[in-house]
Amino acid sequence: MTRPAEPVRRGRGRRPADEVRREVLRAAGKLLLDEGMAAFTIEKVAALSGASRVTLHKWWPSKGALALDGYFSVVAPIPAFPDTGDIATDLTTQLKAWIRLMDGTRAGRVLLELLGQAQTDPELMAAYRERNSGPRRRMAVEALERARHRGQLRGDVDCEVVVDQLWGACYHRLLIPDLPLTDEFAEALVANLLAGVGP
Amino acid sequence: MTRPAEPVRRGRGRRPADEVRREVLRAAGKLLLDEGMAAFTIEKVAALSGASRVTLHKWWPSKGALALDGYFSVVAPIPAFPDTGDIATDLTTQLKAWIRLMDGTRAGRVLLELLGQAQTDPELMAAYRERNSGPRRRMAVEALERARHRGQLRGDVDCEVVVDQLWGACYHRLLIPDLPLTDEFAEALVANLLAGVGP
Amino acid sequence: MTRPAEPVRRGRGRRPADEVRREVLRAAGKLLLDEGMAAFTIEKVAALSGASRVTLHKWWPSKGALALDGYFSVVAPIPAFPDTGDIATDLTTQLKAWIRLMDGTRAGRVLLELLGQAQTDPELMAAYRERNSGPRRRMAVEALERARHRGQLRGDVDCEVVVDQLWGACYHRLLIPDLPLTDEFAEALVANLLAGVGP
Amino acid sequence: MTRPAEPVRRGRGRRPADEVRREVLRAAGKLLLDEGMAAFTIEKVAALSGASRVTLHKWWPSKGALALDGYFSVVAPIPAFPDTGDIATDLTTQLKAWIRLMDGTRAGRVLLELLGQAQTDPELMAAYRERNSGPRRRMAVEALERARHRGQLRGDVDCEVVVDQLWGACYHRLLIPDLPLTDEFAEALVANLLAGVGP
DNA sequence: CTCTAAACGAGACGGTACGTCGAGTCTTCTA
DNA sequence: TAGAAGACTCGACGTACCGTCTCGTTTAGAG
Repeated sequence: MTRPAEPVRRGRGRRPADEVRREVLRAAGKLLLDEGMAAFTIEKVAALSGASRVTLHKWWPSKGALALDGYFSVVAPIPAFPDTGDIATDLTTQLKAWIRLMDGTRAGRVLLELLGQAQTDPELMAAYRERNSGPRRRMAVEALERARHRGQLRGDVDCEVVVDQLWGACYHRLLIPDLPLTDEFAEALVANLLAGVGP
Repeated sequence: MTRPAEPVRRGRGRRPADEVRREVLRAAGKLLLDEGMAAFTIEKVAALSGASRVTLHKWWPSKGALALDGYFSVVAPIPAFPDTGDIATDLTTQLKAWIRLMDGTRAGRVLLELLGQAQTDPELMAAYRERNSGPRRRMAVEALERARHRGQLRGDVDCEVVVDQLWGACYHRLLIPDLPLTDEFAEALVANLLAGVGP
Repeated sequence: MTRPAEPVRRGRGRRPADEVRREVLRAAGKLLLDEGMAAFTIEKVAALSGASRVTLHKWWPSKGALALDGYFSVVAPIPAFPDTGDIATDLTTQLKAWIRLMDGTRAGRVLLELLGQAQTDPELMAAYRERNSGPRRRMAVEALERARHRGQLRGDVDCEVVVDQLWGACYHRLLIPDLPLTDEFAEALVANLLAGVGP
Repeated sequence: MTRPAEPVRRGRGRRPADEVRREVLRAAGKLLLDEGMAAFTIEKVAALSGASRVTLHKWWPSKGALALDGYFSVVAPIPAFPDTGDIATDLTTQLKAWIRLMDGTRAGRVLLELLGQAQTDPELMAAYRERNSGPRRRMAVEALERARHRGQLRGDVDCEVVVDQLWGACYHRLLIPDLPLTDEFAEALVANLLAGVGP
């Protein structure tokens, strides 16, 4: 049994740079998942990791950058998009998995908090897009375009828009929790969009 | 010509409560629109409005609450939903207007920053939902249900989901600016959803 | 029996300004006398006094200013010059007393360290002159001028120069301890100067 | 035309020890005269000289030691005491020259700052005495003793005390600039002491 | 019309965090 | 193998903002 947040103390001289980096990222990720972005502090990361504040400032330009790096050092990478040949199934599967991640785990909540901070922190926004939203969007768009070539979508459809109408809808319910985010919601999203809601 | 951010100085004694409130809200709103949420500080609002920090803490429980109150004291109220009888037209009109507000004005940017802060501030989130997203969603849902009763939407459609697939898609592009937010985007959203993107 | 360096903890709100000032000065003086100017730190004074660093920065513009204020809050004020009617006696008495203070006590050592710091800190120098060297010089000069009027010194003597040749000589041995500072030294200073060292 | 404080960059490997020493001292002296002791930093000396901080720490035990070494590598050595046969003339000449050095040049100011630092740095004090005050005092004492043997001073005079009453008086006015340091002051010092100030 | 209670401002204070600087230490690499 | 490069910890500094507290003042409302 290890004590959870024991502040590390250590001698002065140099340590291997990436050993330090690794410990800092672990500490940052842990702090983020344990206490959320509101309580995430450079000072606490330093204390937890045994690194000095100066070192953190050296390697990470801002609090947001450190948080995001810490996040991705602790959380599993983005899973590949399934491809069963049926776009409706694949979209529903992927949406449900994503919902489970975002709505059901600490990591999901934290990711939304990071996105929130990114609204007032351009560097964090850039990093968020590059490391999270970008790849996800790309994978979804590619799957949709494959489906279009297979004739499962109309030829004139803008797949980027479709992504916004699926994942954006989920983001909506995550960021503004007026309504719950369920599997049925995911299914309705896909159904609405493929068949249309018109008469 | 008045100097823009002149710090107010005033005598000591008691002043009418709502005069104080009014001036504080004006100052808060102005500061918010001028410098954004990142630079929004209780201290600055106090200095700008001539009120004391204690008074602000008394009337507003948190920075977020004050910011949101200030925001709505300065920004125009939510406009009513048009009703021409054609739901496609009405949705497109309303979406375009909203896009113009959110993507084209300082106020829109600030609202997104507030939503961002709300991810780590439950009170702010509650206020945001009550004063902004809630009414908007309600109005859109009502318009959609009217359309459904008119037979312009299928009878089994969940209008709440449709709202997510329209406004949520826009929020998506606002909060994660991977792609631009254009009038064509609004039109595509409505078209996709009404006619479906399937073959 | 009071524990010596117990760090004080206290609630948040305001305390009477001069209560804080008093405690800070006591702590500063104590720290100065206990550990000397080299170990004198704003941080330590804050911890020792229970005040916050911010408060110290508010009231004292620099470390030197705080140190000097702390010094004089702990050390006895400058004693008056004796006046027996015989200038030789009075000078010797006063010099010996001063030597005893400067060379025999912690306070004297500290005062020299302050003067040392003042060589690279103009504000500290100004304060030192105003609160220590100035009054001492003035009192000595006045005693000498009284003696001149009594005919105990030649009429054309510049008393300021005489002060430098007495106290300055002592400062010399204090600041550059090549040779010891004894009562005989004080007597020799007065004798040399009154009778001359020429043949 | 060379820029004055250009930081040197150089490859990694070893360089001859005394080449390093020489460059370090030059850089230290230059920095000291250019910016004074308050801005004198091991870090800056390293950057300026192209040596590593470790090397500096290896050769010089403290900042003060480095500063003093740097000082004497740049400033002219102590001039010999004149000996015209007339002690009054020689003393006055020497005092005036010293005053000109100490009060009129950057080097003099820096020397006083070093003496100031020496009040809280015993190693620096030891070095200062050995390399500056000691030789000066010795030369002056020897000149005075020659004069005493020539009969120009009374036989029972302690020449060390006389030195304190001349140079110490000047130090007094240098270290505590209450009054200016002029040629007339130097003349008065000698006159007072040789003829006495008594009636 | 007076008196009092409530609210306000001014200002100060402790606390947390930030970003920076310089010192001293340690390791790795190079000439 | 001595020196350089570079990274790291540590202690301290000065600043910003927060939330709290006291004090003196002013006004609204009760008597």
